[in-house]
Amino acid sequence: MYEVFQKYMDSKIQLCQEQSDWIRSLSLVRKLRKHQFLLQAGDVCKQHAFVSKGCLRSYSVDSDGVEHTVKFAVENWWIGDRNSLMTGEPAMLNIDAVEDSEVVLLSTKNFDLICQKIPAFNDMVNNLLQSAYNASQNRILANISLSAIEKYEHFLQRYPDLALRIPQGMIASYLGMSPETLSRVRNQIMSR
Amino acid sequence: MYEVFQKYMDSKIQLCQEQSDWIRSLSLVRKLRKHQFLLQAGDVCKQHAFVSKGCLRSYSVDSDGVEHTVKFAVENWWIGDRNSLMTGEPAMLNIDAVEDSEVVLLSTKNFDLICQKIPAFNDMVNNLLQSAYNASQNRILANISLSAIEKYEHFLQRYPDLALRIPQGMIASYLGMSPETLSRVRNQIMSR
DNA sequence: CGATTCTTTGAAAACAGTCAATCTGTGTGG
DNA sequence: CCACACAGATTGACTGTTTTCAAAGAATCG
Repeated sequence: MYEVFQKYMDSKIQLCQEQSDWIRSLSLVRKLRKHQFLLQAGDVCKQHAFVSKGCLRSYSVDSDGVEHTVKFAVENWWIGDRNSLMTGEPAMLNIDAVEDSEVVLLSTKNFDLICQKIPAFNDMVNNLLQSAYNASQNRILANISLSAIEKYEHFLQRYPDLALRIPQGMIASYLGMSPETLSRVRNQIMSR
Repeated sequence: MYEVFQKYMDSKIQLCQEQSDWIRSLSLVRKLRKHQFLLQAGDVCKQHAFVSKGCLRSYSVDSDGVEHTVKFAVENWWIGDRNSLMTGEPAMLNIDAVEDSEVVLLSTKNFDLICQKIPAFNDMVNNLLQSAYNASQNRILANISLSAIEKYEHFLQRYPDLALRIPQGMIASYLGMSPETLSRVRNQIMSR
């Protein structure tokens, strides 16, 4: 399933054969079973993961054992604990597979190396970061300004595909509400 | 007050005199009175602003006329509507001065030019973006997992300085609660 | 000082969370 | 292939938190 990553790269930047091969040689493809961890809180996150198939999520677990979903990543998304990646400190997030999945892994070292050697790759990464930051700001705005029902509608609008493949409980934890509240919100939307 | 910006740059990257002078020649210093707009929703955001003195905020106004604060920026922070900057579309955010302030402005065009000509500057910008993104993720986590009182304590811990200089109502709108709730939360914290 | 804006406080209403029970669908092992 | 167990989703009753509205009390600015 490396082809998915290949295709993704080709759609974003122009690479000569040599560069493509080089990146491929630094990459690692890994299959993940549903529920399998890619990263556990406490460990240091040492790789960037590109999702070529399936769906992963990152989340933290609070002192009451409740999970709070920070992010979902389906095909063609990147995921990792950027805090841990950047600082080298233990991750506070868990990352696991929502479905049977497949990822392309690049170690921090190799990732940075590629950024350094291939400016186009570096630009791509920074564009991604830019977009991710914008999306993040939008999510914050939604979080501080919308009611439960509006949050869910906003989510549906933004990620109609995710709503279909991700268990409701996880969506609730992403939106910052209890599973029961989300259930009632959906009910409310249906009956009108 | 350009010196503040100069000092900031010197602390982050190494520039030769020529480069420093060049950047200065592309910069614009502007004073802002309290409440004065730097950007109004509907206009296109065409400049990056570095705060050399005072405090600005970005916020959106919802259909009920309620303000929701996306970000505060005090000395040595950057602010702008990145969405509008990137796409060239009209801004959805307002940016105005919380106190009498002073900013160093760089037009998108010049900013991009500097990024292009001075790799160190580009790296600095990307590091900033990285940090901003991380902070943003942390804020989201706080938003979806904490109660009103915990959110305020979290804010105090993170930005003890801001709590002192920014009106409570604005902090409430940043935290996603009503001014009344914040007032009661503070009361609760005092009395223990 | 007087006017305006910001903050506090109180009471009632709306909203979301919790707990417990039931329902649904899925997958497993007999 | 069925029966059962299990996890996820729904529902109801209740509790607790947050919002809303209104009024009074500070603080700030001209």
